[in-house]
Amino acid sequence: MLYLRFMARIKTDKNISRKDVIVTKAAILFREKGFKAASMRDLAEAVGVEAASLYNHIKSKTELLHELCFSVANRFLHKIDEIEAEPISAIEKVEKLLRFHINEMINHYEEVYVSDREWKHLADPYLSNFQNQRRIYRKRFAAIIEKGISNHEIKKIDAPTAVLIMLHAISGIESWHRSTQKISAEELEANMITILVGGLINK
Amino acid sequence: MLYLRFMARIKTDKNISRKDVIVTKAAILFREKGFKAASMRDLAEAVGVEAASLYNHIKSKTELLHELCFSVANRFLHKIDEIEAEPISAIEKVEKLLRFHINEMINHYEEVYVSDREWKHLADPYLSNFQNQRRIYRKRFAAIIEKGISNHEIKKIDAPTAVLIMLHAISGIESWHRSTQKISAEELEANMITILVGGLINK
DNA sequence: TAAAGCAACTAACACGTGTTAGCAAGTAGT
DNA sequence: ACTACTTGCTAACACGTGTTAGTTGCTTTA
Repeated sequence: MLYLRFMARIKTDKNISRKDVIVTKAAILFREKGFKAASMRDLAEAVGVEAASLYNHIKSKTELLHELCFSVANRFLHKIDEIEAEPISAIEKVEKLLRFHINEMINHYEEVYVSDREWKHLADPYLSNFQNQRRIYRKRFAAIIEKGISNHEIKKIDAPTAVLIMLHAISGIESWHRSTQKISAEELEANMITILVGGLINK
Repeated sequence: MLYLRFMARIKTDKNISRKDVIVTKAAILFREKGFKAASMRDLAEAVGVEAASLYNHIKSKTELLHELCFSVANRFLHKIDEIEAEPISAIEKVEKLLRFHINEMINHYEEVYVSDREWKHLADPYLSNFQNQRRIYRKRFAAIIEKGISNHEIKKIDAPTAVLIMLHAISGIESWHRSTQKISAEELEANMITILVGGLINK
């Protein structure tokens, strides 16, 4: 039998597996449409392949979500490990952590956004696992702020509330990404630090 | 023919139409699961009725989303109309607006949350309409802040960035709602105002 | 009590979904 | 050139979706 049809292939450089290509495209799609609304056929089209072909590289749609959520979560956990160990003031730790969050949100927009908004669609045991990590992370962040309060570096406020404000404020970078007339990334970072750290400092 | 089956009815008090009951339950469901993931059969169960019966009261699933999104948007637009007209300082205007946002998020959690997160699933022309209203609202908010900057009431910052931080920070009240050991609503409001307004004020 | 209208029901349709089976076509090693 | 492996394809399934048609039951009005 003679076939002359053209068979697409997912392009890859060295060190980038075809699976990575798929995961990356998935992040873009999940951000645009939301996890539920993005179909495997949409994803296949973005990758340049038929839907069924994706399953040579991944196990399921939710696996894509796991990968995205946990890779992001791990980056933040490693960073807070690092920062906690540094011999600097509480307010400096907060600032460092904020700058990391801001830069992650600027440079790895799609993944971070998806991890933040779409984790609800994870299935157990991944779901509980993710929620746990999240809870723990926030507690550690709050502990840094508490320390700053008892040092009188930081205003007397409810630390968990402060954490919640910081984290959500940063997720607002989403709007910056979409806006037509953006200020530069550096200016954005500087402005956010000014307002957020300025709101914490005790005079 | 003799039928003895029980036919459920949606309970209503005076002034609350059956449609209102449906819309309210829809808000809860859309928040929990997301618009796409929440099915009409889920909604029917929450209301205590079969899925098809809902269509005696509503036109479509998306109509529910329209109603939610625009009722919330209108409340905010009316409020900013009101505040703009008041003869008070810029920083007082910002504080009033923030307090309104915070209270809306506390007291009408489900609707506000859905309007904030799920508007992407609106269909044109509602979609463009909503986006426009949102854009305009933010510009008006930013204009108040700009005024405060030129008055030297507020730090020299990028006003649109400040707006973005404020609005997203407030959406963090979502986490407060879900947390097990909540501080009181009054404390929450006070803390948020302290941090956010504190971050704006010029010394 | 009869008539009219509202609000529920059952049944079903058309469609889009994630995923699998089985096979063809490329690629790499000998 | 032969073989083994990877990666693509087509076809199809089972299921869940929003929604409509047609009918029965309940409530209100005359």
